[in-house]
Amino acid sequence: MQTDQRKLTEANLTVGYVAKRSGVKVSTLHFYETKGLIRSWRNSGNQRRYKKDVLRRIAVIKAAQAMGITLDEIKHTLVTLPDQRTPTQKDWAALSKQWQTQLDERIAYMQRLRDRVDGCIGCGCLSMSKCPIYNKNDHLGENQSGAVLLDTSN
Amino acid sequence: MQTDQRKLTEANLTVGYVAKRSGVKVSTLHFYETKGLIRSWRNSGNQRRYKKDVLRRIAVIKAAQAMGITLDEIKHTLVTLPDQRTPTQKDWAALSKQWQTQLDERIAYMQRLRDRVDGCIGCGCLSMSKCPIYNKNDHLGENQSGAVLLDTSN
DNA sequence: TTAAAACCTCAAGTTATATTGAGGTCAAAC
DNA sequence: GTTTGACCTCAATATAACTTGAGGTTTTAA
Repeated sequence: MQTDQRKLTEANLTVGYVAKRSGVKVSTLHFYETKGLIRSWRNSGNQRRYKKDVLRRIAVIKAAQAMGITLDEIKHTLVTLPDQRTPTQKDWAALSKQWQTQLDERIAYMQRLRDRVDGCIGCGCLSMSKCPIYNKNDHLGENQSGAVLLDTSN
Repeated sequence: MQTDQRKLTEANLTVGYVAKRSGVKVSTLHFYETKGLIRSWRNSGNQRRYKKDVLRRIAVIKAAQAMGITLDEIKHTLVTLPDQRTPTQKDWAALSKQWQTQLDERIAYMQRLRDRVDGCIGCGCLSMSKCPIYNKNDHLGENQSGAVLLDTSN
């Protein structure tokens, strides 16, 4: 029965089909594979074949990217998925939990930005050391240079 | 008096000084100049000199980048600043207004993501056509391919 | 006055995230 | 059975946003 179950649940999807269903290009699937984000096996003629769950994997990758998570980070999270069996709903939920925090931080930062940007850009306070815009604690923006006070009085 | 005022307010900042005060590298200042984001004039020895307001300009560029705005978009917004006179506080405020909307949208999208990502990734709904993750109306993520329903039932 | 520090230009390199193309093979339909 | 579409690999190109380096000039300070 385990065998029958597998026959039913693990389709042999071609790369073209996966591309069409997921909305990403074939070349992107190749690319993701070289990056270790998805997997396939080959048929007798060396063509890629995929399990059905690759579709969800791709959807998750896209969702994570939309959250601003890099492919490298996504990869690190995806490897926490079970290797031997097809991931369950619980597995996926655990994944999303890992990203939830990042997303919360990102939103909080955006809100700080929004709350301050108006006054901040408009007023004279736009300083590298004091302005909340520069005092973020997440990965958005790469200003980790020793903050310097801008004297923007003019 | 107008002349005196200008003498006082328009310093002749060197590129090294601007770099140090703004926290960006000299090469970045060169780069921004080629991109039309900042301006300078040259002294007799062909070295760049800047007006003081370049510091605020750079701070604004950095803030906008942190909001996820590209240099191209930033440039388009910056050209709305007055060309002949040094921008006033009002000018800067008008700028930030333009970005406020984008930022609001971005936050809203992030929140939709946060509200749904848990259930969405965990459950079976993660579909390209129905999932709120894919039905965003801002520039985050580039999935404008004709959305396709993913059958992720497994 | 001379040596070091700061500056100049221009080309090439870097990282992330893909996309495109060339040249060739495999599979499905008529 | 042959043609057409799908697939293969590998190298090159694309874009954004910078950075690095080489080779040469200007400014500053002792």
